[in-house]
Amino acid sequence: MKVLLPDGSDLSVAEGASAADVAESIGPRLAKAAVAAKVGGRVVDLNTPLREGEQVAIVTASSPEGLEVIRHSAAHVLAEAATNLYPGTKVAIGPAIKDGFYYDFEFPHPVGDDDLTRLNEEIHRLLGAALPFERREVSKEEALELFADEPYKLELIRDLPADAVISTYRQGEFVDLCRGPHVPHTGRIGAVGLLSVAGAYWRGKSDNTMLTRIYGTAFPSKKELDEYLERMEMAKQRDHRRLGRELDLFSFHDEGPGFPFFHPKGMRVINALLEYWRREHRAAGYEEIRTPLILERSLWERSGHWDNYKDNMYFTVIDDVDFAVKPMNCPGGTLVYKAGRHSYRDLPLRMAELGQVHRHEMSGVLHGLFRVRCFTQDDAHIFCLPEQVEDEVLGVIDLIRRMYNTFGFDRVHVELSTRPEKSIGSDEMWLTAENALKAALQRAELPYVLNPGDGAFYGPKIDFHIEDVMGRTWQCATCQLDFAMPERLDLDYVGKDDQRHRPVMLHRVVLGSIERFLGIIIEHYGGALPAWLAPVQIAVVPVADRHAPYAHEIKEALEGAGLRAEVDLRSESVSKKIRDGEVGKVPFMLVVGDREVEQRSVTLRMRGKRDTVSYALAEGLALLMTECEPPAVAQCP
RNA sequence: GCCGGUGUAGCUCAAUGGUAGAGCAGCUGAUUUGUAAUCAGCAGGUUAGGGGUUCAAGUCCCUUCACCGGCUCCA
Repeated sequence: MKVLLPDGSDLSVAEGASAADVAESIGPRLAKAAVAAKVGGRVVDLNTPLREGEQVAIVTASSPEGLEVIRHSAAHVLAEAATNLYPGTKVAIGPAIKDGFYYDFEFPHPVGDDDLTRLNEEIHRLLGAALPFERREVSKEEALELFADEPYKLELIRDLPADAVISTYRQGEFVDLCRGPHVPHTGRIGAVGLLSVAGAYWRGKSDNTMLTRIYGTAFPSKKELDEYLERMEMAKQRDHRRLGRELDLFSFHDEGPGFPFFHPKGMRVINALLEYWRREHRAAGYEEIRTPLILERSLWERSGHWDNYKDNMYFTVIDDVDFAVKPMNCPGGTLVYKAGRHSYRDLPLRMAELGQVHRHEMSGVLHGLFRVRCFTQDDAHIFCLPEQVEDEVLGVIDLIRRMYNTFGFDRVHVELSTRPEKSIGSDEMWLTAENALKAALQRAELPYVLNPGDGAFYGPKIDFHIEDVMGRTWQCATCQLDFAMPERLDLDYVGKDDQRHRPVMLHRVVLGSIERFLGIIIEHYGGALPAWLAPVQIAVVPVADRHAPYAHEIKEALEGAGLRAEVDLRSESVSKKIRDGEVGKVPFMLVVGDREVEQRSVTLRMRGKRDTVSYALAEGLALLMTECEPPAVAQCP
């Protein structure tokens, strides 16, 4: 019979031949690298019998599909190792994930990091044994009997339809309920490494038992595995918690878990960031407001926060009245709106607020600046007429994209979330709102993913996910339409008809949380912030004490121009000062000695570069001013 | 909140149940240096807090707190 190859040619093979035979006849090297096959677009076991005229492609371990197959197979081997070493272990599920795989177990006793070594050794023994993976298809009854001792598998089987084709895979002594596909034998998996042990709820529900999850990864070769581990080590060096301490930007203390303390250098970065933020917002037609941190309970009851979020709020009692620390800025923002009367002519009204909010996050979720209990939202509320929504959303999208580009976040994933089951407002309102968001996205020529039913109860929203240099994604910006708040807090404007109408309220953040965004850019830049954000932009290094006056003169000239400069007067060698400047990620260093004093020049060294360039003083200062200039702000349309 | 792990000097780490130590950072002095670490000296600790076992606890047990890896959560 004949089968079709990916290049369009056909190949004659024996009746009942498998993809393994196809690989063999193409070449022994391919046969050795093969881990699975793609038949008619589906990835299947290599030994699946082929039918006449089928399209066949060999999947090797280095392809994305192949990687998934070896990782999923590695998960099975981990499960075999675990049941071998710890009899009585119950197995749950073990899928391949983005960077590897995991398997969830219920162990008869606690299993910790030390056990990873033992499990790793057992896995390597099993890989060396080249155990074949054998697929078997069984009925539901048979499956229930086969996994009688495995409560988690039984639960999965019971949820399958009665006539489902249930497959099992056996390698060595271990049989698992599994859809497949798998590699032909454990020798094809390549290199496996276990990474960490963690807890995870059965089926992801916090009411269920907590299982022990073991994370690992697999690569076609030891070399690729080692490279991966090295990348992880590099990422650890970029951890903003480490860099924040090393660069003296911020700290955390036992006296305030989850509450960051910003040091002078950290505040320099934040202030530079906020200056840029304010210029962008002014240019985009926003006014800035500020509202109190603590407001009366009644406001939170009217806004709906009391009922929905009081478990995450902080409270206090003043003169026998309950107050709450704000977890969001919007109720305060609406009070500013209500302080005046508004005509349709005044709208849209764009009110921005760098609002500090407090949320009592659960203790286990805190993580450096990424998840804190006190943070600053770069919030804004836009009050507008229904027919202005589309233009306003487009304006927000433009602002977000412009600001993200500044940080090199040019790969943005956008999600549009629509009406959830539990929601308020009329069908017509939702339809209009969703269409306005879609139209704005279309006009912005932004591709997006639809998340049906994932919107807030009060309105649909657009979320923006940015991707950093390490390929991780972060949800930062969001733009939400709100029908509820204007209603609940009785906002109005006077229309052309001299009647009172409800304005539409739009919530949006661009950076999300200033604290978290700082953490993201610290890791994104590996601590080497662009010059306009660097806490110290220029370090002036006098060669000897006698050059100090000239060094000071330069520093003062730079500071006079609004730059952040320091003179390193320590009695250390030039080399040492340069080293400290490099370690401290200072973008520019000026070494001044006899030559510079005499010629009234500066010798400039740029961060991370060995070569230096000499400039006349005025020329050097002008260059630094340009280099440290904050990003340009686009003009208001 | 849940599972597992870790808490020793500012940081990175040592110390069989038996006298708490090193490097870096800091301070003092010497040195006056030309592009990634000059030398010497000094100081630095209720071993996270509390309780227990023991002749003796940084080390073993209990507990509280914080942190780390995850899970759930993130309006």
